[in-house]
Amino acid sequence: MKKDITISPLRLAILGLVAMHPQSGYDLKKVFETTPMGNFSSSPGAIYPALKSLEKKGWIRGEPENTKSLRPRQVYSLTDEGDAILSSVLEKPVTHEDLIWHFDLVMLRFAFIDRLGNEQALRFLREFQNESEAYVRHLEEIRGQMQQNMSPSGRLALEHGIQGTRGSARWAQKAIEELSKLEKK
Amino acid sequence: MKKDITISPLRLAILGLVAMHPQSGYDLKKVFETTPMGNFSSSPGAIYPALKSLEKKGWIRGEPENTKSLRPRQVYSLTDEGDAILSSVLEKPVTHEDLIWHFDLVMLRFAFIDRLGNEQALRFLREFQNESEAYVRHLEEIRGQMQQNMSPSGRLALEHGIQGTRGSARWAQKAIEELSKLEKK
DNA sequence: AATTTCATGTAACCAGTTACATGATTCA
DNA sequence: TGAATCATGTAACTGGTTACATGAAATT
Repeated sequence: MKKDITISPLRLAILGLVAMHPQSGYDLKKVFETTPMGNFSSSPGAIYPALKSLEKKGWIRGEPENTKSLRPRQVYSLTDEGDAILSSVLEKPVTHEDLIWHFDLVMLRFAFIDRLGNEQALRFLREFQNESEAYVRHLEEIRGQMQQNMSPSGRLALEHGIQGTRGSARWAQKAIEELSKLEKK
Repeated sequence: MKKDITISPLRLAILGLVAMHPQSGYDLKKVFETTPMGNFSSSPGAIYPALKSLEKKGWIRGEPENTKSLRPRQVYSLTDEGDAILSSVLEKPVTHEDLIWHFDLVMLRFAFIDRLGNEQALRFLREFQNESEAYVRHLEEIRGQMQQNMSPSGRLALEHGIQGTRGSARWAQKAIEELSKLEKK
């Protein structure tokens, strides 16, 4: 029985980024500072300890680039074990709970998914679309029940959630079409 | 000079909910379990310590409902100080940083904003719309720059962010129209 | 009589924040 | 030569998680 791996957004981001190409903590920091990936922290106080702990787990390995320097730049790359872990995280089905409680983690998983190939990306998107549509229905039900005892802005905030989730479902549909087209070529 | 108050989503949710009407920790727990507000935690291990700490700060006050019981139900209500704090949090301008780093907190602020009146709600929505549109432009710029060195799914994930933010801006526009209509009546 | 729900709480743990520290290298 | 940037790290703190504990009241 495979152990269920839980991982924080920051750690998954690090894992995914070093999987694309080996890089240092500082490189990662820059990525977080300059791209939308930065939603998953940035501060050295988070990145360096995370690198240490991932290394301790044996998922990444850091090697000094310039041995003569006092504090040489550590370049981290994925180990075989890290590769397996990353794949198993990306392969996990997209559940209702993921969508509600860890949406950012879900999108992050998708951002790295193409290393598993197109079929996996499509599988992910289909699950994502299904769960999003189910969640929209659930939110609409709540809206129906609570309409009365909600303040105007409370109702509008709920409306934002409904429309946002609906948008996500539509995005998934479009993405599926796009990836299917690529497949055929 | 007014001190800049930072508050966690859970604490703001608690403050806003007891502001609507006094209630116990257990009542709050149920709200978190049964409404979309539940995004901001739920576990007793978070709620009860948060209540204690808010009480210690003097923002809420708990009073036992049934003094004869061994562990009487504590009903919390907002103090005058808590009322002032809540208002000052809701009055804060919607900044670019808020939008990027604390989006959930921003929506939560909006959900409770009508206690400040319609003009404040409209002010909030205008700021929200402006910042959202600016962020869309920023993301589009990034998309333009990175198009090449991004994987298909990475690009699609970015696309999700752009479309989601665009959706938020549109939502704000609609909400402004709706609240303006209410105003006139 | 047994189970569920009401109701509050604690303890160990984890991950991230802010702020600070260190020192090398590159650039103006 | 002074400033900015490269590069890595630590310490104190905060706030949340899971899991557990307690016991009354209501329901089946």
